[in-house]
Amino acid sequence: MAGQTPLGEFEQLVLLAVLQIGDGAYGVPVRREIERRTRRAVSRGAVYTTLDRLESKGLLGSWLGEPTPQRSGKAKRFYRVERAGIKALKESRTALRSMWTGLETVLGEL
Amino acid sequence: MAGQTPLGEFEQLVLLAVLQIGDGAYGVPVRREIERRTRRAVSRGAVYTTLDRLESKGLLGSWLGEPTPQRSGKAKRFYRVERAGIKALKESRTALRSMWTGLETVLGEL
DNA sequence: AGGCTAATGTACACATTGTAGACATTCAAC
DNA sequence: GTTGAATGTCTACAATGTGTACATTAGCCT
Repeated sequence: MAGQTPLGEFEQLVLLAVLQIGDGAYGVPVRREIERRTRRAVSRGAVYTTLDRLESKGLLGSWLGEPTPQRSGKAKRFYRVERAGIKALKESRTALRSMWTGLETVLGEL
Repeated sequence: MAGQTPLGEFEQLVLLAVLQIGDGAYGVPVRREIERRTRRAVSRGAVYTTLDRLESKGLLGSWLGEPTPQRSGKAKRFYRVERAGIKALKESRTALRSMWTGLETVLGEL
């Protein structure tokens, strides 16, 4: 019915973080962005693994940064969200929105 | 940082469906509500399994319906969302919202 | 009666996601 | 040249997502 498999919860956060960062989105800042905005602890492994998986699914694209990076052993791998990624994000948001419709008020009372 | 483990994507949909339905929320209508609002196919198993897990986590409470159900071999099991469930839902929404902040317009252009 | 179907659940099995921790590499600072 | 910071990769395991098959009882046909 919808586009392939729906995005997982954390996958959404990672895609959104990459969008928020824009140019220069790579592992470290992605992690920081998620922790900063959601106030929740995120391990490095979780971020890298998810970035990888999203790329395999074609929702993210990546490329290596400078061949001679200043402060790291590994060259940074930068990411950007692909069309399919945007689409998936929108679908997730739409689905969640329709489910929430009308509940905001009810929840206030509980 | 946040309350325990975050809600999975489908878990959110199920909790929201139970809220939307209010009284009389049990497997079948929960499934219908999700399919109707999200336009996505959902198997019965997915729904029941998730309802179970959410109950184990204390996010949902349940009880059996009439001992002499009209059109079914099994008595219906009704559900309601517990406080913890509401809390978890709100946290998920808050997290997603902060991640989305400012992106709506950007996405329009892509 | 005997059998078929619908409405519900339950029980499993398995694929996909979520997450943490250990290990590796290189530069900069001491 | 030892140590620490910045980055990634690899790997293992827990939690979530999903589908399929099986079970139960009422009502309907014939």
